[in-house]
Amino acid sequence: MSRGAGPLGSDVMSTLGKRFAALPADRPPAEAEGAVAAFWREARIFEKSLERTRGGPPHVFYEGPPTANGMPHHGHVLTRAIKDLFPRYKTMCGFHVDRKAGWDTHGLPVELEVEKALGLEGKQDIERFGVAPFIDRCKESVWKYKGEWERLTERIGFWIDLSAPYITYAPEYVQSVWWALERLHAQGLLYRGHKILNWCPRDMTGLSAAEVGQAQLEVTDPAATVAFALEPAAADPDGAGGGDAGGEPEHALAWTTTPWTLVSNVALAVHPDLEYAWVRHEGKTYVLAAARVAAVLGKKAEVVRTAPGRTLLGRRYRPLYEHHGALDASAHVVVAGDFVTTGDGTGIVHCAPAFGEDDQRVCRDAGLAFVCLVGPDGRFVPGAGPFAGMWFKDADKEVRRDLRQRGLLVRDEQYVHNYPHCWRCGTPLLYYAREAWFIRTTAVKDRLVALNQGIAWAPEHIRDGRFGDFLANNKDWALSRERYWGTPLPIWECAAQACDGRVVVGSLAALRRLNPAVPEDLDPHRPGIDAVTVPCPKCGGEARRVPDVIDCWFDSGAMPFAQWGYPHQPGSEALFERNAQADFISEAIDQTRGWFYTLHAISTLLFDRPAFQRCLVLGHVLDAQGKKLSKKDKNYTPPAALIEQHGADAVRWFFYANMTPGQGVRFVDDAVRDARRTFLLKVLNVYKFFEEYASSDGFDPRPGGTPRAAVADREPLDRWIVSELHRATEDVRRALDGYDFHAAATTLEAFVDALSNWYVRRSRERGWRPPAPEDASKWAFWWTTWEVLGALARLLAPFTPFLADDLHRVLEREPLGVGAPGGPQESVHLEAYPAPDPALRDPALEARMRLARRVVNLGLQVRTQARLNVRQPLRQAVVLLSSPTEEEDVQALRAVIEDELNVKALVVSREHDRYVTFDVRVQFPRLGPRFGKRLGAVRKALGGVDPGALAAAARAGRPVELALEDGTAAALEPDDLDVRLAARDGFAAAQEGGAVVVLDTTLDDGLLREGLARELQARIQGLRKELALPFDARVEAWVWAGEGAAPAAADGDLEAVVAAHGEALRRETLSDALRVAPPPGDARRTEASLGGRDVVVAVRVVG
RNA sequence: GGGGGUAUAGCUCAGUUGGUUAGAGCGCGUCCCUGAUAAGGACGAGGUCUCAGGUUCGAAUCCUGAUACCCCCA
Repeated sequence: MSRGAGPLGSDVMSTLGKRFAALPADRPPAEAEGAVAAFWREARIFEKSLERTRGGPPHVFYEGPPTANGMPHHGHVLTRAIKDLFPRYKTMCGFHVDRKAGWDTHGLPVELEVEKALGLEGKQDIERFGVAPFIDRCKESVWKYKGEWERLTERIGFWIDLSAPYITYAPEYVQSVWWALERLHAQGLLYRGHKILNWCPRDMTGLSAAEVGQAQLEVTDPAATVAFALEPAAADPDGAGGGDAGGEPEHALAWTTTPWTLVSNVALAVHPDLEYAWVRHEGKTYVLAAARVAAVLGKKAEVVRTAPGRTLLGRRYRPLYEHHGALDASAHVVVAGDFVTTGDGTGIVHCAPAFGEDDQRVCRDAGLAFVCLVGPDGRFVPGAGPFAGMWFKDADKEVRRDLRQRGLLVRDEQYVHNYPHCWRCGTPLLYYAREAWFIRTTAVKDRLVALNQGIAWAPEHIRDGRFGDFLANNKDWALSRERYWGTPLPIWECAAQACDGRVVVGSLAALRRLNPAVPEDLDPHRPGIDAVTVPCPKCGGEARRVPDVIDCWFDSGAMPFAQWGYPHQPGSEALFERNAQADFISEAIDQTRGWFYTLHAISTLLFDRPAFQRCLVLGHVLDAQGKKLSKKDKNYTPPAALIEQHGADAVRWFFYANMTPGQGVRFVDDAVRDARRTFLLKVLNVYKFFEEYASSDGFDPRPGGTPRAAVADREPLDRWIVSELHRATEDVRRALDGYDFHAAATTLEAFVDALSNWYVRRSRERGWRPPAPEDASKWAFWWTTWEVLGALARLLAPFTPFLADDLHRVLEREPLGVGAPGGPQESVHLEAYPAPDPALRDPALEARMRLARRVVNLGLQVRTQARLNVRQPLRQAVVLLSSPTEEEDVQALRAVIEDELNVKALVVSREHDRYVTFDVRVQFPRLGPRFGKRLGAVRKALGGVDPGALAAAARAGRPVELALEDGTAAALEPDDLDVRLAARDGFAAAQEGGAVVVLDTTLDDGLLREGLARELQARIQGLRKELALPFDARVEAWVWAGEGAAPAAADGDLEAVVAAHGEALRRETLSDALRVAPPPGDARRTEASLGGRDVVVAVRVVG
């Protein structure tokens, strides 16, 4: 058993020139990973992985550009971990995966950041400061955290080409975007309309959704219910439809919390399918949703009749105010609005197209006039009669007073709700219509929907859920922004009032053709571009650029072609053609309406094909309480610190093993530590065992080194782990091919557990014994371990690239050297991903080992229940099984089970009647489809038969004939039955399904002595360890249970124990002497209660 | 208000396409330090799979409704 080298290590271990280098588990991960990163950098491994696959089939990956003017957080680490995994995997599978980095650089957040830094507040301040220097500051600000991003990218091992990234503000990129806009214009898809913005009338600027979200204040506003006098229905001139006989008009009731907008009213909206009621109330006839009558007018209101909303459509009404003058289209008519509900209000919604998105859409769709009596400064325009010059909020009061006097204010209440305010100045915002440029995406809505069906989404529900719904409700893309830092809208319009001449340019070259004075190196941004004029194509006058910039989301959605500067840059056609459609993209779920949409929309508009075929949508990373990570709340450890502490591999593995697509994960720092502990350290420890003992045995994997037996000629345990390896390989590949990283990680965890806690543990004895050339079992063990670890390194390479490459280095690169034909590559990332070999699979052996492990677990369960320490040997374990196959399986592995359970003999018993009772059920998956409704009868018939007889028949392989109550018969094969065993009372037994393990717990003197001997041995070894003795130190030992009467039990009889097992004890503990006597005072001692007596064990070094 | 998602052990989460004894990690309890690993190992306790209906021979899984929470949009 022992190699005679002592308990604390091998004497050969200290030998210099070990073949396998150490990978100490306690080395700081940051240090180990840093060394690997340095190797990648110096040896240009990433570049080589691209060169190596140059001729391979392309696998196209698009990098969604991050913005580098904010610090990266865990969410970015997650996406980068995922975005690295699949390209690495595909590369190892022979695909060529170009990975071009990108930076998103334009947009309002950048401007706000710069405003803050410069102490500016709003657009007037920017104009005063100067647009040109402001833009310069924006350009700088964009790169504020670029270093952090690059460091993080490299640190977590995200392989992407940072040396030639696409940058959305680069002139080539901007011109690609211009090209796209010019194409859209040529297709007639670019138009000017009104967009409702959140508008701050004090700062005279629109606010982004994010800004609006920052200041939702609870305020009390008036809630007015207003009566609109309906004209008699045209098709119903007699008023038979409920019109008042006395000529008193019907009044439609509308409800609003913004009475000031009533002055600009254009329409009333009803839901066509809702039921509306005509109600007599205080001498008048009101119309409102039937469901709201009681709430608005009280229970006494008298309903005259009801009709669906569609009967109201087209009814005209008298405007409350006519300050708008002559209109260019009709107005003051009832229209259909699908947004109308009966949750509050009257079910009739007053629409002022200048002040609400629904209002604006409904009026535009109905072809109604556009009325806006409030200026961008929040004051009523001069023509607004008594309200002219009035601050919009002040008009709430005046309008109500006026309507009350006119008898049109039916109810006037206070309403508490959240209303957006300007986060800068606190002014209540207006929803306010501004002129804006749109892309008519609704023209291709059907194509957007149809092409989306071909995209493989993970999770699937995104396709028809969040994303599909968004497409189905597609609205035209409001493209322009009245801002400074963005891709300038390349539209020039004639300055002459009467002329509608317009030109859209697709490049600077095109611009120069129109105006040769434009310098070749003109930066295409504001303000330089604003100064450029071109001749009007219609009248030849001066055309000036529309001063807006565009939505920066258009920039990122244009990246499939703009990243190459397509079509202007030389060679960009070929590059774009090769990368025209991404095989794979992945970002977090907030991109459904962001990047995912803009990619899809632009690709559909320009090329009528999807931009990506597969999209992996990730959930958000949340803190321990499920809250969003927020810089302000400091509710997360900065990623860099966490990676420094636990290593990038651990962080990556945490995500792969704990995240499922589309779901948020609660991120707790300790979970990263656990990921390292439960997975990475297990791998490292398996290697450590190999490294120490295989090195000292002189194992040599080089050709001509240690002789290598074919796997088929190795022992079952070896063949088993190889079979498990190939099963895992197959499962991992299948999972990764389906982009299911979580399933792949779970498979690998199970495999590493099998390797560490069964294969290596069961094989340790082979590793410990002294090397001998003829010891085939030992060498098969080292070969198997070496092969399996090498394959594991390759399997892990895409997941934990640092650890994997270190393993590859110490297992293969250093021992074998690089360059030999068939030899290892210099990095695991240049190797091919392992392929499963069916010839090395042995499913029967896998099943057999599973059963053996189950039997062992059952045996350990019995020991725990019976309070029988594993160190105490037992005479026998009896196993009862439900099938002959299982009996054979257990017989084949009985030695393993005996050893694990520390029993002298394992008996496969057929005395079922003695030990067990049976519970026989049907195998539902087999019989369900066969019998369907009759299954109940089958079960009933089965219940009438003696379970013991059924089990016996099943064991013997005999079919069972059952007479069913409906008169038919059923024949059940053994496989149709689910035979379960339960131990009879009175045995120390455990059971699970078809297996029962019974332990013989009777102990005789011999067993007790042997158990005590092992206890003593453990105590002596413990003392050696306490004394920190060198591994080869010789000792003498004492055991003593005091003077006095002879011990009552055999296990207390130390003399007898030493007589029987003393030699083995001395050998195992390197003791020159083992005495049953009181120990001397200078010996290290410990006391233990063994066999019912207090025993002193002591050790002293010899010499 | 509309849409989407989620609900499984004390906590964080899996659950293989509907198969009858629901899993893992953490935490908890008991035990185990003799040679890779105590930042470990073994065993155990812990569940009305949110609730109520329905479909089915059979439901954590499919359908309907309710409740709670989260996200997006308004």
